[in-house]
Amino acid sequence: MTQRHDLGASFARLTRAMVAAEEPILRAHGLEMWDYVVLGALESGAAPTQAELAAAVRRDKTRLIPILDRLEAGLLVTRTADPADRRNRVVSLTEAGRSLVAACREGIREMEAEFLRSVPAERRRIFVSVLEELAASV
Amino acid sequence: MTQRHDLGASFARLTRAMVAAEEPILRAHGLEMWDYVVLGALESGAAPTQAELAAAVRRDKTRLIPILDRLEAGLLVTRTADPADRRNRVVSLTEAGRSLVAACREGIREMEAEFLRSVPAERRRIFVSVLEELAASV
DNA sequence: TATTGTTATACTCTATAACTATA
DNA sequence: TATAGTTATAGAGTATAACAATA
Repeated sequence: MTQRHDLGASFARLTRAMVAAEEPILRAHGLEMWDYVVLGALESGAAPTQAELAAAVRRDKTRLIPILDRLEAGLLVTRTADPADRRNRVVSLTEAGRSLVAACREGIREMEAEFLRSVPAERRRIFVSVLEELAASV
Repeated sequence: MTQRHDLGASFARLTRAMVAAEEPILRAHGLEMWDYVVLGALESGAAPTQAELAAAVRRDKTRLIPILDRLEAGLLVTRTADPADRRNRVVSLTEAGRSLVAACREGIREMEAEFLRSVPAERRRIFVSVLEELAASV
């Protein structure tokens, strides 16, 4: 661990590369990056409120609104008033939204497999595993 | 490699965490993030032109200028006209700049060691090694 | 005329503050 | 009065275009 770059520099570089590689895949499915992030956050279950959804994707709630407008117009999500408290809007994936995000993820997984291809299997396995661990810890 | 997050999402998350962790260290030394990036790029040798330095840190040349102004005012770098072509401005680290960037890196290395502490040594070694490999490939 | 560095302008992204509707 | 969502405004960050000096 003597002569290497800062972790932050390496992570930043790889983030840019992955974003650039994901963009054409998402665009082919008619999605922007944040659309995909939001759809992905909804996969595990509906968001009880938009504020919680915004927190889950680490964005401001005001910036979520045009994204949801776009997704709703494309019939990928629904916004329904919570009967218990009509101020809340429950955001859910539609079937179309669910299958679209799955298709995007599949394309991205293929791109990632190609990207990692030069790394021997065991090292790759460890790398991905530690990456998940660390990302979950922050 | 079945049930995991996209690489891009994990890298982005870790980038944010590292930037947040580096900022107080740099601030303690009176530097902003981009100051540190530029000083680091100059460590391996003077930049023959500002345009090349801008390309090395992957920023626009116009955005480099206020950074260099600040660093020059702080006596951390010098800008001298290239005698061979007086349009070029050669940017070099001063001794003060060199020792300051070294001090920052030391602080960042300590932070990183703490951050990686929970990962067993062999896995950590492989992770950092693959990370360097991949970052160098993009 | 072309190029380096600089300055000025426009554009995008993000955050903050007002507005509405429900409670 | 307080809160969820929305809209409007302001600020920061970034990119593009014009400018001055040198080749």
